[in-house]
Amino acid sequence: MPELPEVETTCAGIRPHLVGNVFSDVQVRQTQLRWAVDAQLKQHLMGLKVVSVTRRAKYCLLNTAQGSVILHLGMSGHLKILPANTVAGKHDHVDFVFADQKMLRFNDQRKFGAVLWAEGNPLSHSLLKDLGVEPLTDDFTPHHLYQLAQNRTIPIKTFIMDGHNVVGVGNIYASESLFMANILPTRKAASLNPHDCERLVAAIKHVLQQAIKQGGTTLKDFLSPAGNPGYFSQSLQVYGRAGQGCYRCQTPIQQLKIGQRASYFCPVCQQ
DNA sequence: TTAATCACCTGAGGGC
DNA sequence: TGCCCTCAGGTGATTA
Repeated sequence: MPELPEVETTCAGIRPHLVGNVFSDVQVRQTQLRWAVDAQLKQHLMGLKVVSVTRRAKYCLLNTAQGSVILHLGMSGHLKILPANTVAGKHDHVDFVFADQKMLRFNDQRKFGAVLWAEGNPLSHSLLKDLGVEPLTDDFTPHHLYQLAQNRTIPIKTFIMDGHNVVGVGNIYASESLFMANILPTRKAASLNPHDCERLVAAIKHVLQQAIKQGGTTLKDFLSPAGNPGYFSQSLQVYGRAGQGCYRCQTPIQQLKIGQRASYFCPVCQQ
């Protein structure tokens, strides 16, 4: 579920409720997530004020003066703002309760997500310090992508999904961006010329921006903190459309496993 | 150093 | 109806 647009939507949804608010309680029901939840999490947070809610890659950061809570939604996680003391359901693993009696609830069916505490600057955390550029900043340029792709023999789809190159591009948006840029997902990264990189960078930025505008993509289980689905799924051009006609040329969309991930493309439009 | 594969967990959906 | 199998949006660790 959560790629960059979904995490951005989630951060925007919880930000107004949390900034300026003070942690008054933390309840951890399930410590065994992707990484074990810090047993001292409550002690770290009690009495601290949230000064900002930011995003780095697919991580949502609750920043305080002492450090940050790093939240990752994995494949099935989501965050909800609820009244404190709302009865917990299945897969409701962590509750952050605030002084105004609101609660941020972390729910994750598959437990691939993470709730971590980072002392000091979260960007120095081992998970975040080696990440690539943010795709929606001016740092993500065609020249940057072209330079990174030199001598890389992996498929371009795998390349743009690697967070060390560019962050936030997951399986859905990788397929969509490559379709928009007319580039076959199986092409080796190093085979892209500067003009290809120009189209691909523009496509990634466009697809992500459109998805954020529409509240992300809901395929199965993504809901914003307010409980709303994302509507970008209605704009998908190739993802999940195997066998159906390409919207441009009517050729059946093909599906292929690339890097063990389902990939969708038009064999005529994409070269 | 790079590329490919594995593992983590749960539930939906299809086939029998 | 129930059992079994496959698959799924992420990503760090391990292996070659």
